[in-house]
Amino acid sequence: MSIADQIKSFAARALKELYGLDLKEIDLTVNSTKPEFEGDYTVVLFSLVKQLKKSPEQIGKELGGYLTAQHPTIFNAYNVIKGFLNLGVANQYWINFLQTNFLASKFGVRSSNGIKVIVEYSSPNTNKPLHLGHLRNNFLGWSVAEILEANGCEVVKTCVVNDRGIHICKSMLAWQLFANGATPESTNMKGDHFVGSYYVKFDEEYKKEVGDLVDNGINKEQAEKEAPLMKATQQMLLDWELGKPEVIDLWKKMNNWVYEGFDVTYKRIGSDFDKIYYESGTYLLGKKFVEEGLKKDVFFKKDDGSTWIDLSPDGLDQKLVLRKDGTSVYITQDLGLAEEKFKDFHYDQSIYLIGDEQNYHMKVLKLILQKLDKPYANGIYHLSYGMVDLPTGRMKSREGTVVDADDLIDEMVSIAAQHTEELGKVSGFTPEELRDLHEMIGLGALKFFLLRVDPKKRMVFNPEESIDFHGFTGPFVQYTHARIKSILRKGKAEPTYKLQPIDLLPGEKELIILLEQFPVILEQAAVEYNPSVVAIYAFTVAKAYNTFYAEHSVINAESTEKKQLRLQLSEMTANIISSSMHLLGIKVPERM
RNA sequence: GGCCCCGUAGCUCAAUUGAAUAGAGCAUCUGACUACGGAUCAGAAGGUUUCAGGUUUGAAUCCUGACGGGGUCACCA
Repeated sequence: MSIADQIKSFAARALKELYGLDLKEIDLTVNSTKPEFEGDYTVVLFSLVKQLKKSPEQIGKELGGYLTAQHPTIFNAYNVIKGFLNLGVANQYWINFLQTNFLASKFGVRSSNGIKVIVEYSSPNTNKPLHLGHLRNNFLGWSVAEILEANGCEVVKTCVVNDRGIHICKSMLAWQLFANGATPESTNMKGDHFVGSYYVKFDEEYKKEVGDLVDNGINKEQAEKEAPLMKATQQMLLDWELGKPEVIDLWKKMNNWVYEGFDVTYKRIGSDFDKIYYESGTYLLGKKFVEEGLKKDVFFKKDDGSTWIDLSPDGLDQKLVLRKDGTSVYITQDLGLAEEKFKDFHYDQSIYLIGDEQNYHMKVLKLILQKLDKPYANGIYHLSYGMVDLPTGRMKSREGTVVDADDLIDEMVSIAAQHTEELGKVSGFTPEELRDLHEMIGLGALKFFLLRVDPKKRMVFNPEESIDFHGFTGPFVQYTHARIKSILRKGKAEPTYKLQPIDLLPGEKELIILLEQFPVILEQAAVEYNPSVVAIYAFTVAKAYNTFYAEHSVINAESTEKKQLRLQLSEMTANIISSSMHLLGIKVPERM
């Protein structure tokens, strides 16, 4: 149990002993003590004043006195300031903690809790390459899965590939009309970029057609519908649904180009999936829900034959679930997919990593499944993340402001290479080792940048300024790890060395207190589905180590005792930095 | 327009979910390598938390209103 939790439970027990307060009624806040006050942890007393009808100072004195008397090996001092009881935790407690955990590579990781979670993330369209927004999604999804696993969940990672629909037909048609048989090989392009260029081409040509029609006096709305390219696209979608061989062949061919491109990117950024769903294989599954819903009177038919659900009692609108021609819409497909996933994995919880623009849609999805009494409905959780904006606002493909994922990664890696070369600390690296290191640092900077912000919030990326390598960044944490490893190459903590009671200096103690909090941080990150908690923590630990490092010598410590203590501290710090960064999908180097 | 979200230092982000003097990084300025890695450290400056009310011992946080920004209300996905 963490020291904070121990304090909470000791304090609760003490309050029962002293005042007969029921444990359940006690909702105590225990914080780290602010640096300007004496002590390590603080119990906030204000909430007790009413119940006990005593002044906070008096409660603090009685509680502090009781705790230090009852647990002299844990608490060695206390003081009361206003409504705060500041408790000093004994050095020996911290030293014991360090000694028992400094080599534990799995420190903080919990054993199985029997909860099965499926995390759907990434979920790209096959008509465009990945961009910066997809990167946020990928990094978040992977990291959340990892964090849940470290907290004892059994996690399945999935991806739903949006591989069919009108937008896919657009790039197919444009290729047919304008490519003259060009391929990714013949043009030396990455497959996803190649296909994406035809999607852009379609848009350009389509705009021209619409413009021409408007010039001929047709109103814009009609022109958009009547343009030959649009008509041809719709025909192609029909042909696809009918399974017309030449369309299917083209579709397979182009999608495979895209997958080849995606694979390269996924491999590079470390995204992986236990199961990939293809929309082409699942988009019809939702239809049987419609019958079921009608039977259960959850859905209703309108006169034109379309099927709807009325969610106005829940404060939402009426929502279409099946078109009058019997084809399904987006929400219907998602209903089917939810059931399919449940059949496949019998999850307790299903996390959808999807942008916040779909908040309404996901609310509807969950609500419909609840109304249909699906056993898995309550386990659905929309992990809604904010868009990555430019300083000028949203990225827009029309205006060509979309930040391409591959380009950005290349840029980050090349900046990393440049920095590494300038600093010149990596003599003896083979070319492969160097390349790996540049990837590690470049991607580390990028991932950390995207993960250090609360997922729910929109964030800003400025393409004019490259992502920093100093301060609150991935490379800073990686650097600290490399620095510690460098020290540990010069001296190793002896696992059997028994530390004697010694005083802890401020820099040492601060670091131990932080290290002790790792399990709490890990749990918080899981409860909130929030990797930024881990990122901020990793930075705080790295910063604390660097401060410690500047104040105290490890290798030339003033005594053997201190040297062992600091070696243990260094060892554990490196472990925790490495674990935290791993949870973010970021590797840490031995040297950089 | 209805519903939802957001507004914190010049910029990018925090604030243990209502607690002590609102914290970090970047940028700016000052200082620190013949001690273990300077991608570092120490320090300075930078705030009426958009505004106005309210609740509370206590509000960036909760409530009401205003202003500003975004999302969504498709037989698109």
